[in-house]
Amino acid sequence: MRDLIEVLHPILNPVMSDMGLLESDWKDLVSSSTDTSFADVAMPCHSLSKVLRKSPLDIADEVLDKLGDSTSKICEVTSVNGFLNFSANAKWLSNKLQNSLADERLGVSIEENRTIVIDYSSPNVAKHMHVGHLRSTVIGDALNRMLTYKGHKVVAENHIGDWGTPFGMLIEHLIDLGLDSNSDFIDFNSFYSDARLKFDSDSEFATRSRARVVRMQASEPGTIELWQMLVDKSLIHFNEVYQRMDVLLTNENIAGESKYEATLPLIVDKLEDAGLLEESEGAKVVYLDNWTNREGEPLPLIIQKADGGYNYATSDLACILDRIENVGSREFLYVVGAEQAQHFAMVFEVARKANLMDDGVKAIHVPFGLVMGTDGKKLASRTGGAVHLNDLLMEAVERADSIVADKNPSLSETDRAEVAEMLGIGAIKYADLSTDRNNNYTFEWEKMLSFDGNTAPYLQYAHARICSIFSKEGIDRKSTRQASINLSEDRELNLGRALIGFPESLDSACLSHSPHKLATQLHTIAQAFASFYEACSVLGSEEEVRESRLALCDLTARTLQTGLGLLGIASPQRM
RNA sequence: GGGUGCGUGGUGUAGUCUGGAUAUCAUGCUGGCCUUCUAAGCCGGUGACCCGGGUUCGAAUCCUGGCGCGCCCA
Repeated sequence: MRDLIEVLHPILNPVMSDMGLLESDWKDLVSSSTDTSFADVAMPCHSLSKVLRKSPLDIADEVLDKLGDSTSKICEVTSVNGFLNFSANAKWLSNKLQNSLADERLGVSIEENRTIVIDYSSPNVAKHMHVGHLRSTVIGDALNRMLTYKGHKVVAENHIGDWGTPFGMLIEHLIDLGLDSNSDFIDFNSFYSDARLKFDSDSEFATRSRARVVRMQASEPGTIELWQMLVDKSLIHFNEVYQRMDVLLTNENIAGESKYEATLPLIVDKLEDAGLLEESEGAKVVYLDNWTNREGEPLPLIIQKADGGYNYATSDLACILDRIENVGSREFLYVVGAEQAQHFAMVFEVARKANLMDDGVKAIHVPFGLVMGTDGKKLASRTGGAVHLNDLLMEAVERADSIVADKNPSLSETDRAEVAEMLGIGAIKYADLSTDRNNNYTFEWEKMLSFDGNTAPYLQYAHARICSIFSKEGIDRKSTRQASINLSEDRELNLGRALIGFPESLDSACLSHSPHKLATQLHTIAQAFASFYEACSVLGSEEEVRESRLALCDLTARTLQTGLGLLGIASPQRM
């Protein structure tokens, strides 16, 4: 209801100053009503009591009196218990919706363009993507879509794990298997763990592996070729998952650790120059105030290990430098689990101290909680291992398929497959995006695929119902865009209010990097629609009402489709 | 031990940044509603702010001290 607040400010201004109040006294008091049954916008007058030395009730009455009929075209105003209550009237709401109806962007404004880097997904080479990558990928992708829609240049970076000591053993293992000439038969199910097992039990293999790391770091062509083979094979796998998952990431977004490898010595130099580096047990580290370890000793951020190898922190710093100097961005979002909070806090602090970024640069860790199993522990497969993302996605689609087959047998095989894809993937994503990302959440098939409740299928169903209204009589959706909307029934007004909240919810979701704020609003809209749909006949109404309601339906469907789309979720026409 | 996040009806959640009225929504349970646009739905009932102190006219929200759970600490 920020639009209503905005139009009320200039109207209230002369009245309040007439009463001897400064803008700072009252402006922030005008806010969305906490209880929508009272009003859309409210102003509690209690705090003004001290300034004016009158009771809140008298103040509210006086303001009401002075407002006179100045708000009559906008809202009804009442004075209750020291609150001024403003309820938007039907005409004002209708006009607002009319504007949205004619707007391709549904009333969503475009912000001044910023270049925003979003770091998300980050799977490891030579391993299957697993459930541990789910949240980062889903949340990061939603933020990507949302911020892009707001007019920003979003640079998505997928920091795959493609470098470091494990690659020595992985390459040697590749050779041992005789797959160094043909990587088609690499099986990521066991590849990494087999290599690890051999490394731990076979000292000859371990020696070879260590030597291989050195050759890799020296960019020996033959070794790099084998390394590239593993990377390429992995990219095929990642892309397959991304495609199934319907996320935006492609090879264009790959920014593996190897990309920053060459600049790591430069980072060491810069930290040295800044006088931050110290020696500890042979390693080069930076000590920071306010961070201590278990024993209460200062906690270092390790930049270069005693053996000359580098840590994550170092490539994170190199990456920051790259973004400032090459990408040209001053806003970074790291969509990474909450367990990394301390790591990022330390890295950002060092980056600031070393002047890699100034205080104006926004480096923001966007943390999220764990995916839990129904046993209350971190989600794992039957054998205790990580659940493969591909398996999870396929199971979602299979389950959706059998539900759709059950509920709507009239759908053709191909239509059903398409719908099942949208429902299954949507269900997984929405379950993740519909609650505050800081919370852990429990992965429950029945719940996320249910048509009851705050779920993707419920929202998709609302969309599909609207589409069927139009297809029933072959009405062109676009034909409604010039219609005039006149709300009168309570449920129409409710739906109207919900729709008006869409741009605001998107903005607030973007600001706090919390997709659930958008999801919550979409659910409110879907609910308001279902209620409207039950009580207000669309096709069966008289000419003018019918036109207005068709327009309302079209706007609702477009808002749901757009909103779900910003969350990375598809909206089927029928289901 | 230190750090960090979380704690709201039986269950899951919104609201906490920026204090405001009778605390949101869903699910569950329960009672109604289909010869009419998809009942995969709608309408009603039921039921909650972890505990103690403080600040305030007013605290789920801010401060402070506990308790419980998760995560992190070469």
